Amino acid sequence: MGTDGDQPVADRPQQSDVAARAGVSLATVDRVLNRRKGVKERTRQRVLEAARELGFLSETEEAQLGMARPLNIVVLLPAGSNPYLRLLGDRLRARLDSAGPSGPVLRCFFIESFSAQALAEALRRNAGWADGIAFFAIEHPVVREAAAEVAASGTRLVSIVSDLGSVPGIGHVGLDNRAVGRTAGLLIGRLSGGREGAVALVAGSRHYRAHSEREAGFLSIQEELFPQLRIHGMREGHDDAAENYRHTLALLEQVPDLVGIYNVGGSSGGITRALREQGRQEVIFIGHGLTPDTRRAVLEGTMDAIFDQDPDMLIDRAIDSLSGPPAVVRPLKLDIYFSENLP
Amino acid sequence: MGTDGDQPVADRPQQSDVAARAGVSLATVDRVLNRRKGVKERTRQRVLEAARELGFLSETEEAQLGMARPLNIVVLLPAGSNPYLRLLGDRLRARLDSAGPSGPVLRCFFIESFSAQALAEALRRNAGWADGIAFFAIEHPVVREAAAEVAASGTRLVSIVSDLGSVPGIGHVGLDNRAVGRTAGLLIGRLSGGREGAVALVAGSRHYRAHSEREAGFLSIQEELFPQLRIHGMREGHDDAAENYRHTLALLEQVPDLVGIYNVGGSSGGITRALREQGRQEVIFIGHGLTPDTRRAVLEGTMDAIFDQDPDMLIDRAIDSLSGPPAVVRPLKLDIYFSENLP
DNA sequence: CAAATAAGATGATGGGTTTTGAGGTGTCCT
DNA sequence: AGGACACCTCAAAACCCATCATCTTATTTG
Repeated sequence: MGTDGDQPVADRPQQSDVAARAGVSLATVDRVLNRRKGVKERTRQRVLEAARELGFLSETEEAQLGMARPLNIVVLLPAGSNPYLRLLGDRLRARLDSAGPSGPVLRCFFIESFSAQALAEALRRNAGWADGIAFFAIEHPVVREAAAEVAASGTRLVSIVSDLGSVPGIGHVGLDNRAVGRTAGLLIGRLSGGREGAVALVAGSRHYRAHSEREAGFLSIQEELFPQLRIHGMREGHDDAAENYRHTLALLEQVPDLVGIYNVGGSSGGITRALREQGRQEVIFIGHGLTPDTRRAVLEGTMDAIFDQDPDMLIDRAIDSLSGPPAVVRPLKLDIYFSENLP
Repeated sequence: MGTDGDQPVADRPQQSDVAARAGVSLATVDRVLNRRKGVKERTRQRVLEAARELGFLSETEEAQLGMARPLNIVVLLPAGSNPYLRLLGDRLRARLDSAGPSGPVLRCFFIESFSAQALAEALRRNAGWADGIAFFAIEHPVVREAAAEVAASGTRLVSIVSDLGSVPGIGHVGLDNRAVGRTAGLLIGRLSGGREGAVALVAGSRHYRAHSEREAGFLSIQEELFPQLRIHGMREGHDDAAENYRHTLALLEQVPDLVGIYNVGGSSGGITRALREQGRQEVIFIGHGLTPDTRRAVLEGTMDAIFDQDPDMLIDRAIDSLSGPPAVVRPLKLDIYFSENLP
């Protein structure tokens, strides 16, 4: 026996080792491992953690035991009537339902629109409580400050759709909005077939970088490629249908040679309504967000194209970003819908 | 014995090696390998795992011992120079590398293009051997017959990109090609800005339903919305760049008032080359497949839009379809790229 | 506000069962 | 002979499961 000296067979760990490492009794380890009830979630995690560190469990078992405690994710969206955002909320709920109990828990709160204060406050309020927060960023020092603070405190953050400039430790999931704006400009220019006239740029809100970037991209390509079109800036519609409606009516009256409209923000419903009512469907109109109203508008010919980012993709990527390590994230893909390729 | 002095020759591993690696005794290894009872599932897996790592077992033995064997998937693509298909092949390889050993094993074979016989034969040859086959379908009775047979024999089948009509038990992953054709028609019509003239439809190959469907969609919308454009059918280019080049040169000569081209199939390189050489970049050109050559063509303005289906998405969905139960599959999303939204 | 109470979480323990390790025997093959 | 291994036995170890006591924590009540 003594001959070969008992090869250092890494004695595999016992439940007692796990118990010791987790600082609990065998009984508790047993309860956890056999899925008996009567264990507080915290101790459960301690035990599971210890078990993993000791290599007591195989990967599959870890998964079965729900090692990865479901992430607690909070999503902060601007309140208001914007249909895309409502759709996003719906998809969040759907995703929550469809994913099993092991999936992340998603909670969605609607924040007073365009209020940096309210957003900053919401960020702070949910920090600590949530594992991660995905938020539609308003670019404002107050928000940036709150975000940096929350990120530093350990809560993971990711901005969605609209980002926050570069704040360290905060991810972003969204389109390349400058390219989006340029694409919109290209399409309007091309669809206008060389006509001269005015193109209106509907600014959603300059509080959102996404909007500013789209705007910048749009302006740059117009200047570059379509000098025959002059830009007619329109006041911010604040993603509100009624406001957009009024502005569009005014626009149609003031600018007789209007060729196209690009709505940088949401709530295109007001614009389509105005175009429809004034019988100006020939005006080229591109807007954002594939929703029932834009869908209808494209089908009836009032809108010419919808630019969209798939909400499900957005949610997936946001969750990934909040779950895993900070990875390099490529911008989302821009989906372009015309009347013929609506899903 | 004394001859070679027992150097650590890469001797076939012994049960004792497996035992050591798994951290269990010989008795337990014996129990697992000889399917005796009294082994906890967890340790069983440990032993099996160790055995595999040491290459102790043959494939058949592993299977018999109930190890979760990764799916064996074969992908059959048309041979030829079509860049999109080559890209697809690359992505398959990438996917194979990135997925761990537990992921499905993907093998890709290139079948003589447009040969129904060759495809049918390949289907039969791989049936039984593979768990599932994804194939670019040629519509032909011979293929349909082979597919039905193979599907009946238990091998799962899914057609990709181009389908096979309705053969029971065969899934499909691809675009809604009629809608795609209509979208192409809409875009060319809209981009032509009401000009009169001819639009050329480049038929890839009528062997592919995908191509016929795109063609049908394109024709239907042209007739419906753009009567000022007359369709000028072009002979099948068989997805071959050289052939497409010759055809396009002839086309440009024959049809002086050419307004647009829609290439239903692949290998748009020949067409862009002809357009470029003849200085006819103003001709509106839409083709399929985001590849380095189409990318370049769009950037330099020879192509106006690329219609694409994301290869990775395609692969994912095909694998899903071959792995899980036959689910309802929505058509893939059509990606449309202009010069400004290239990824 | 403090005490009382209830509900939950953890530890301790023990009996019964399963799993495992150690070793023996016999076979096959070199 | 001797290695590799199949097959078996037996006892120790590890584990499952139920029960009960102890301790914590939140809630109700006086």
